[in-house]
Amino acid sequence: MKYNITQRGAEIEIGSCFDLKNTFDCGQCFRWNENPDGSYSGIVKNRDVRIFRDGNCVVIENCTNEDFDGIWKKYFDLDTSYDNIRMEITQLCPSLKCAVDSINGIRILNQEPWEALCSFIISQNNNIPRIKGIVSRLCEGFGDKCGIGYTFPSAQVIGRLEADDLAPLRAGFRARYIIDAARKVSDGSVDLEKMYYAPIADCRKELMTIVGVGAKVAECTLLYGLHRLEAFPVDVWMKKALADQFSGISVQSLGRYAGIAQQYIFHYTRSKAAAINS
DNA sequence: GCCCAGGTATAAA
DNA sequence: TTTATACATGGG
Repeated sequence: MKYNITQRGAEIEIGSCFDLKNTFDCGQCFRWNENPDGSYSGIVKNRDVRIFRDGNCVVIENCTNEDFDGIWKKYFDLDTSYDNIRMEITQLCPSLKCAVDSINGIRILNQEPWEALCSFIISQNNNIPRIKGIVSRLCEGFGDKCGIGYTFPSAQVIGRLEADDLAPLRAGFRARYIIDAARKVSDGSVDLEKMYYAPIADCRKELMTIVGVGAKVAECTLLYGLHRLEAFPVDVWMKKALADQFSGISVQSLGRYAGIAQQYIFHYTRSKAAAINS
């Protein structure tokens, strides 16, 4: 991956391997918003940035060399070739080619573990616009000022609150889930840091000790918050119609990219469904 | 108004 | 172990 740090920021020569819309609006994150000009604004850690496409490049505005190495390279997983992953998945399961081709340029973001966990607790039985609203109110209410927005509040800060304190979020029944997660994370009974390397099954089990965290939220946390690309929502996969036309594919045959493969499949089946409805 | 949202806890079969 | 239902809220 080639890049230059210029006056306007980090210019990454990444071609078709990074599609902003498919990456930011696919449901893996809830803190990036599209601007009228097609650029996206978001807050990661305590950095408030704008990012846009310019020809063959993706530009991270006002990005220094230090931030590029320290934050963005990891966040956007720039050392990983998603073209190679797509090829590998296609080789493992040729029948997935249509799914892999259906949404190009999607990258799995390396979000912060607690933010991902909290976001996906909020996401249950919910829709994306509303999830974004609740997350946004959570940050405004309990995060720190950061540029034009707010940082994501820590588990320690949220853990000291009661469910009633979250009433302004209008998160409904999820409020007490958020509090339980925050307390378990901040007192160490759920150790997110360890989940970068611990066996997936163990991580999954530990996450599911949190009230309101089931198989789906656990897998999403692992995939999007800890970058465990092999994490795969087995229960959901088996039960839902998602598997209909790919029912012959075993999780094992997808190898260490099972989680990403499932992304492609999800978007493929969803776009098919949308086509039928229209 | 009505249906539903990349779910999960809970109770009952 | 599997299946049905409630859950808070608001977008479409």
